[in-house]
Amino acid sequence: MQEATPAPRSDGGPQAPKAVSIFDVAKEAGVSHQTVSRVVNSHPKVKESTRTRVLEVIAELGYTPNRMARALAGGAVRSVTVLTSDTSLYGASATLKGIEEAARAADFTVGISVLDAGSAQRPAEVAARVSRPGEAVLVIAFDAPGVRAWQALPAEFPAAAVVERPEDGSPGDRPQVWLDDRAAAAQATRYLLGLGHESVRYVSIPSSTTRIGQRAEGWRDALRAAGKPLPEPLDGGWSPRSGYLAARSLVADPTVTAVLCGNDDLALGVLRAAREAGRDVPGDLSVVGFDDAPQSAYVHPALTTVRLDFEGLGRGCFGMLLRLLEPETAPALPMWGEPELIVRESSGPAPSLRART
Amino acid sequence: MQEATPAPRSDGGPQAPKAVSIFDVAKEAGVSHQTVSRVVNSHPKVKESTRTRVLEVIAELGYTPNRMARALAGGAVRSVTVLTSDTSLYGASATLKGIEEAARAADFTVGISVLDAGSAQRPAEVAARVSRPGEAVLVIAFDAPGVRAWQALPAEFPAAAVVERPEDGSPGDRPQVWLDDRAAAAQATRYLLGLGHESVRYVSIPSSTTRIGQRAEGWRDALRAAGKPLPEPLDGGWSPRSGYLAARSLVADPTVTAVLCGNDDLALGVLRAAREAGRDVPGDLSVVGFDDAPQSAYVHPALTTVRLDFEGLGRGCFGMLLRLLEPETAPALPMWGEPELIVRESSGPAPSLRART
DNA sequence: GTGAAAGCGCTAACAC
DNA sequence: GTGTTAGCGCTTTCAC
Repeated sequence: MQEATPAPRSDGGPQAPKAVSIFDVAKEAGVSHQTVSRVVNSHPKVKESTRTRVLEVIAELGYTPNRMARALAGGAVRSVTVLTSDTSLYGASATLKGIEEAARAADFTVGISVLDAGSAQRPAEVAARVSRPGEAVLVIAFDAPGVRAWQALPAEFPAAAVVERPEDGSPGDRPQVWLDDRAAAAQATRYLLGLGHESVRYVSIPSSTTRIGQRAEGWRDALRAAGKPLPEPLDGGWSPRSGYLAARSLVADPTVTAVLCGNDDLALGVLRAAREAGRDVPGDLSVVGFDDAPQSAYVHPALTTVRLDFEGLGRGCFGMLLRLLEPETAPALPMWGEPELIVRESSGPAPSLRART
Repeated sequence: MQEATPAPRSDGGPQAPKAVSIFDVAKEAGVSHQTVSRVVNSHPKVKESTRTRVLEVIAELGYTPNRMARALAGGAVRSVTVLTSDTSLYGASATLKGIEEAARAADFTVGISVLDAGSAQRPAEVAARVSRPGEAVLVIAFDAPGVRAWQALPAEFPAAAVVERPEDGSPGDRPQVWLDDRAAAAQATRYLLGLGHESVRYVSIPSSTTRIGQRAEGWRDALRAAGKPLPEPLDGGWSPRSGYLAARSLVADPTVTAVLCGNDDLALGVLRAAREAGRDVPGDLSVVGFDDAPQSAYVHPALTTVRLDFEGLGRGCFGMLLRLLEPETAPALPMWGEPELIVRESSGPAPSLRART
């Protein structure tokens, strides 16, 4: 009775000591394995004394249900796989973090599968990335590969997604969460316009849809509302490097005094391009980012940016899935924060106004 | 024969269409389910014509082996779970990326479980994070929680780890991979000393062990070799913010002309503290980072730093595991890059030398 | 309330 | 080479 854990292997081989099964517990507790199953799954109809006894033995033996067997037998799986692109981008990684957090709290296992450009476009390819048919799936669909995977996901998978914006009823009525990027971009643009800038240019991240992205839309909304002409957005990619490359021509134009960027990495690239072109930020040129990555407050000049609650969004996304999976017992959906403009050092009054001062 | 995929559900319910099993394939191909199993697992003793026929039927029916059943029956699991701390740090996330890449290439499913300060210290807690006993585990042990989990991991799990440096035989003879942080830090320090700096200070990341970290050791090695006194390292945490806080007193001291940082985020914090203290970088003060995050080349001043091949390291770690799991068939271990000092704008000659020039 | 029987989809060991 | 028989550990029925 003291032999709580199996003795460590004394022979040389990589022999895994057999794990304790439901039968071991049953035998030890003097009940059937079925009763143990009931206790583990907290069925209502077990006598209190029996339940206590079984729980004791479980603790004593260190029993853990085998997830594979449970799944095979048709029980609840408590496992999600998340489909995402490049996890090294701040948005995706913070969202993943939120998902993992919520999932672990709900005792879910989380799997991860990284999407790349050409991958997972057809239903079968998407399905192949999930460990078993019918397992739950979460997709982080901030970019095109993500959106394609989301749309191609076969109907038998319970799923939810984080999207740039809800597609008009595309993938059935599946749960989706998103942040109001469009409004946030409009707000940032209005802020810049309010500073006296004649216009605001936009260096964009790739859109997740065929259309122009939501952040670009918001930027145009604000420009349009202010009666300004609508310049073409500049395609900036995702990285500081691509932002730098894209912005070189832009910053060479002295009439450009304010630039909104699709993310903070791009803004970093723009900042460097501006410096090399002899533009002073914010005296000469204002630069605003998007996302508020942890570094952004510490770069020079500290980035004015839009803070986005990616972690909260990830938690919310998992919450949606849980509500789908277990409508009875799922807790209330956690809320996530609204986008928020954080003004720091990289933005300021238009040069014309400054001159006048 | 045309019914390749099961017809989509026509009723309303969330009824998962029953997946095609090995028996469906067997029946269709006119063989036993066992033969199908052999084909799927590419056993040598199957007649070529049979194999072809079975493969055809598999494609036709869209059959995918059920991983759970396979695992339950004692077959190869082809699944790893990665134990890691904070995935929002560049080092961890890049390593994870490398692991996921290699794992997907080897047709492994990857699970992820995030460690935090107090978690996963005892074997049972660690085991509980893995879906089933005996499943493979990879741990990213750059920090204390990671190392603790690695040490507490029960023997029955085939495992490998990415570590700061190999512990002296601690967790059996389990495979480990690492980067030579110590040599790299020494190199960076020598570089700074070579620039004429009287001494070099170090702002440290938390060490994964009870001792001082490897990067700090390397820094001390170089200082000692140069016959310099050994100042205390400054505890900097992981984030730009904590680096900033820690560095404020340091940069206020005008005798300090060179600072090595435990990572690039800290360096960002140090840079800001320096700027606020009126120190010019690199004229007045040299700052060197560690990791070469994608942003580091674009911040101002661009960071001199040590490039570390985290992705390669992650791939290597998975390779070690694969070799453990499948000694016969595992491909050669992929190699990863050596640390490399990248000199950019944040470091330069000691002020004394500049004056003389 | 509890137990007994059946079977989830697969691979192992053994027959032939 | 290929088929047959046993389970893997669990949850489902269905009895009692």
